[in-house]
Amino acid sequence: TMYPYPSGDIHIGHWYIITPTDAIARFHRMHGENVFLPIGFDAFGLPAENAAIKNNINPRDWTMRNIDNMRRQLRSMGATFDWESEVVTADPSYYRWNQWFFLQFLKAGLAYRQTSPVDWCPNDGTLAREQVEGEDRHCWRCGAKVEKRDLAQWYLKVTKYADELLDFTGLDWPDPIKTQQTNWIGRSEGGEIVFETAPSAHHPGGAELRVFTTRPDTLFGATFMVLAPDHALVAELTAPERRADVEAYVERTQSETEIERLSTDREKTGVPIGADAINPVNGERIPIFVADYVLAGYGTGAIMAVPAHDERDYAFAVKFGLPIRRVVAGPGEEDRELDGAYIAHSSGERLVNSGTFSGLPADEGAAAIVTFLEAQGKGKAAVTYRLRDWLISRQRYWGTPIPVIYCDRDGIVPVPEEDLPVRLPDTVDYHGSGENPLTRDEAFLNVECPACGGPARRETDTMDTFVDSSWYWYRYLSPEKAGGPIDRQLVRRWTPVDQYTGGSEHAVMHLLYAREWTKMMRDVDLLEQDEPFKRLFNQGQILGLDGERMSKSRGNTQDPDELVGRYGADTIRLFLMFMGPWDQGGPWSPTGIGGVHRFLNRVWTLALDPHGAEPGDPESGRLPAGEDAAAAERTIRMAAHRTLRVVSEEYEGFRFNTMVAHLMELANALFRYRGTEVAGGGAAWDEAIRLLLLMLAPAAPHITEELWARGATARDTPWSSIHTETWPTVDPTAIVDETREIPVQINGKVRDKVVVPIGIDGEELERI
RNA sequence: GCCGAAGUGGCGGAAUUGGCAUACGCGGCGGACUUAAACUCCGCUGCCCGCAAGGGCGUCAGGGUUCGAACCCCUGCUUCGGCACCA
Repeated sequence: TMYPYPSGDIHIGHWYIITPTDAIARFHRMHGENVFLPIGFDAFGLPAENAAIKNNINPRDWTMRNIDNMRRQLRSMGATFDWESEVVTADPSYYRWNQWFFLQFLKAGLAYRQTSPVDWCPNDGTLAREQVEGEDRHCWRCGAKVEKRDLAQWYLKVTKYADELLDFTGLDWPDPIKTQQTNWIGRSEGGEIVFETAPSAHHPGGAELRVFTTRPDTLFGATFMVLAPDHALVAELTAPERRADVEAYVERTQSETEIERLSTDREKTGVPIGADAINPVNGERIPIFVADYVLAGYGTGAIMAVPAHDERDYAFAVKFGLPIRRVVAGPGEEDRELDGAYIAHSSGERLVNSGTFSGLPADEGAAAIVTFLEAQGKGKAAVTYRLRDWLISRQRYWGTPIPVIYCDRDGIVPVPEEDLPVRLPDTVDYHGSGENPLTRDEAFLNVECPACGGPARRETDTMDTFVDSSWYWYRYLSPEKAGGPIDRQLVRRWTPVDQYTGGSEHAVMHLLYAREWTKMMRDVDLLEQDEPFKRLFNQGQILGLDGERMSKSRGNTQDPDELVGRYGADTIRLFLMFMGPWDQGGPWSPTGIGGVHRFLNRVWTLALDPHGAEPGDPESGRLPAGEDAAAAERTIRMAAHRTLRVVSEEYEGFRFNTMVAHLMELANALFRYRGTEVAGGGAAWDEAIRLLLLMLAPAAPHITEELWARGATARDTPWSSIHTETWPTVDPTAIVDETREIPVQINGKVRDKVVVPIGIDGEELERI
């Protein structure tokens, strides 16, 4: 299961995630499998720093104290974690390998430093693209508005894996996650087309302007061109008389926050730069604009605008009075007036107004135009992705220091491997602000250049904490290993992870980074596998009563310690599994805990007091009417073995809510025979109790162990743990009935029911 | 706007290669036990008509396919999650 962030207190949501995971592990152990169920702590990150600033302590002390408390709480729930394999990412014995990996990636050209406009949160500094959320572009952590800043930052070259990441072959992952990742990677096929600038008074012309389009078939409909405000050629191409306007526009778009840009309701803005481009397919001159609806970071940062067939271009053309020329039309539509961009793709569309290409079906036309351009050296088929390289620099203290040194003479110098780890200083002085204290820690900053021995300065940025979580499951296998990050032998044997569980909120963050990191490790020859997690299950999330995510700051958390004190861990475990499908989650409500608690009490009664009678039930202690002892035993055996069959499948398929329901049904069925001659000592009864306890053991480990032990004592047999028992097998002879009730439907409505012998053929059944 | 998931009693939810709708639990009602209460146990509990037997309606809405639809198809509505001018 995904390791937790040590926020200090475990709330009921953690239990919701972890309890079924433990039940799964126990279930598989009972099948004789060698199960590894590790846990660790995602111990770097911002909350520790905020708490440290507030209380004037070291983030390490805050974090380690929290981890201690969480260890205690996790143990109280009876989860069978392998504590000897625990990983704490803030420990130098872990994060030194983040640094080591970074150096390997640097050598392999998978890590690089670049200055470019980056997403910047006023509280958290730089963010990866995945960490900017929502229409208003806020920080995933603190919710503050994210701005753009030009900064030199470290990146991992994950775009290299774009196509490979789209391939989920062999992965048993939920479709929504695969869809989200696929959309995030955003592969678009189309063409790159080279326009040239036209000669003019201020410019000789001939400069190449590349555009990317998914619709090469609409090339004849391009009536203007748009550059992103920060496109490299804007300054060069702008006519002198347009310069003031263009510069003012560019400046405005850069100073405006995204919020302000969006507040104008996406009304298109832009200005002409006083230059033209030449359409390579027909030599037509079209005017060039700058407009902020074209993004510098996608494609080539420039587009050919085809207002007849693109909504945004249409809006822009209408606003600026630019020509709109239809070049694709369905049958009989050629002359119809356009009242908006025509995009719908019906069959039978053909190119019109497209020179020699007119008359071709649209898809053939696109291919023909690309082929034509290719022959002229004016274009080619091209693929573009939305995925960006992973920006890992963070202006934070509480993270892994990036192991490079800046020297005036030698430039960027990697820290030699033998000098790792670059340790975080133990004493930290925030001066009461959120600014990275490493930037003014002279002892940390000043260092000898490893190349020339002269004075140099350390990098003060630390790594995104998602780096920590991108390989921790490999480290679980050898957390103490000193000579390298992983034990390849063990990694080969135990990974990829057979079953991973965690929330879907990590769809395009952790779950994508982990795949990318695995592929990078493979490419620097550290792994022989392509994917980290074979099977993934997304549990839902428990929300507060207010429907919001549970968090201390919202004050809507439910403390599990109190519930455990009142009902015991098993009741809470079972209740969380019984609430509903595990992938669904939902608002927390303790309503119904009593029902689960009663169920466990009934199991207790069945196991320890089978001969007792119910004063409240006049039928208590008597066999059901018309049933003799032999029939009763058959009924009991059938109930137990049928339950076993379905419960086994439900554990396997993570359908814990119905699993608990079926165990309740069995307990109810047995209760009807309590106090009768077949209860307590009868072979069928004793077997049923045994099966009930075994089936319940993975979910409610404490009470079943106790009842198992008492049973052994009562029979005067030596004690052994229920948790070392083997999962029972279904007796096929126990579950076959001699008759079966069949509903009789007339016109689909049930009109009668008949009891027929099992095994008759269809003809006989129809006759009856 | 685009992508994805989902709409079933008073509530959480069962039922999927299309075949007894509402399993299991909560809540509610009635009863047993008790001097009494709590605990526990037993029974009833979708809506409407009917004394009853029984009948009609019913899985977001409206159509369709089928002997038969919660389930498949079409149209629409609502809720939740993700994305956000991606050319």
